[in-house]
Amino acid sequence: MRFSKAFVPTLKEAPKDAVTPSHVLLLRAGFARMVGAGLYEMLPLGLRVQNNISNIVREEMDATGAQEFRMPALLPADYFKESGRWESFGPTLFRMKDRKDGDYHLGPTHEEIITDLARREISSHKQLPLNLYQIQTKFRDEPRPRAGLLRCREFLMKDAYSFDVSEDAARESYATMRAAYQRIFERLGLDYRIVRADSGAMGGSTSAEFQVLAQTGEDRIVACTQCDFAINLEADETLSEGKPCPECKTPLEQYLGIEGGHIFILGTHYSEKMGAHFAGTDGKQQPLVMGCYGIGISRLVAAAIEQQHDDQGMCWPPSIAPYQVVLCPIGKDETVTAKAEELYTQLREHNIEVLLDDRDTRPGAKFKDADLIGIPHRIVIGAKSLANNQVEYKPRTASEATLVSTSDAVTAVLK
RNA sequence: CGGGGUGUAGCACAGCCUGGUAGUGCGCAAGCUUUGGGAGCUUGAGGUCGCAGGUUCGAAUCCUGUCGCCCCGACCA
Repeated sequence: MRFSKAFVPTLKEAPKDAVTPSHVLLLRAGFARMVGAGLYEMLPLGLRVQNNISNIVREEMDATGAQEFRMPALLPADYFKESGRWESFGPTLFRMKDRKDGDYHLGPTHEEIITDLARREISSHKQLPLNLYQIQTKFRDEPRPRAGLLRCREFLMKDAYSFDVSEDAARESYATMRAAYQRIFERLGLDYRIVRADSGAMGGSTSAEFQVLAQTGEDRIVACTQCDFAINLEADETLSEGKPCPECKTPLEQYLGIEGGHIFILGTHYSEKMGAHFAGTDGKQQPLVMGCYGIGISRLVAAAIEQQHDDQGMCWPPSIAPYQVVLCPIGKDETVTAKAEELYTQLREHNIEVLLDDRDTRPGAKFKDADLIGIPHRIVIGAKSLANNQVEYKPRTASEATLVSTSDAVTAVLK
């Protein structure tokens, strides 16, 4: 992509309403704009990151045998009325009427809808286990949307639902999802902890949160530095920083986290309430045993920024960066322009996503924007070094650039 | 939903107390000069001062109401 043609409206000053680092940077770097409280436009760079996250999630879900599908976001009220959540969800549910005065709502989560699908379509143990997932916009009329993309009223979520013949089988499905989530969060390049949590209103028996560690996290968690133990302090208020780990006695450390994912075994809560049964090997009807697994995709865009930024801007992990490399030709020297175009072509031939800063602007502005946007690799092409057949290479998080020969520029990025 | 803020150009703000022609910086456009960490000068475009009432000869400014947005708290599968 040529920067001169890209819609990347960067700002020197942050709009005053933005306070949280990710919110400020999303606006300043031209990744997102606000439409209303908890409602954002994802501009091209923001959407590229969000799509990168979605794709990693999709690949790892598919690898477990889960299948992508899609439920409507606009839903008749019948299903939530049947489960009781039409009442219990309260004002958080976006409600509306259709032209025939029927009750409808926008989907905040889809347990009821998929349980209805399951009771219609699953009749035998031979169809199990089954795991279906979707990546879809969810709607919740939060009492207080806040911090940009961290808590929105409309947000992108991956939600998966598993169906099994028994509690034991459900635990296996849960373990599979847990392992898949670990691969997902590893690939996203985020520092995270798997945390025991209060299973809350879902009524589940087993659950874990995937917490992205960040200074601005809303959740207080303590974790062991030696073993895997970690817990949300919401779930156990007797623990705190410095107390011995319940499993290995090492002093616990406290972190702040942003909930990026949550996995549950639901059991037969919804299947019993809604009559989702199947015939077991003995021919007798029994309720499906369910699990559900969420990842807040749009929230992870913000969480990644919260965790990985500095005073100059974003610092994207390469796996989700909007572009891998930014090329900054300096000055109008023809050899510089020609070399920049050559590298631009070369990098793209290696399937590397490149942003060529071909704008007619001073070097300082290019560097500031490159840092702000957080592209992992920067190559500066200047007349002086080019005379020695060299360009400057600098990873976003490095303090100094190094000179590399023009022929090594592509490999510097690749490694 | 309680508490606290805040709405004036795309962004950040001043003006309001003490009513009298709508201001500044950044950004944007054009021109000249510049060119390695957000350049300088000149000229220019851009506003129903959140909205609705009221007071007044006259309201961004005073009064009443209302809406939006932000922060803290409560809430948050």
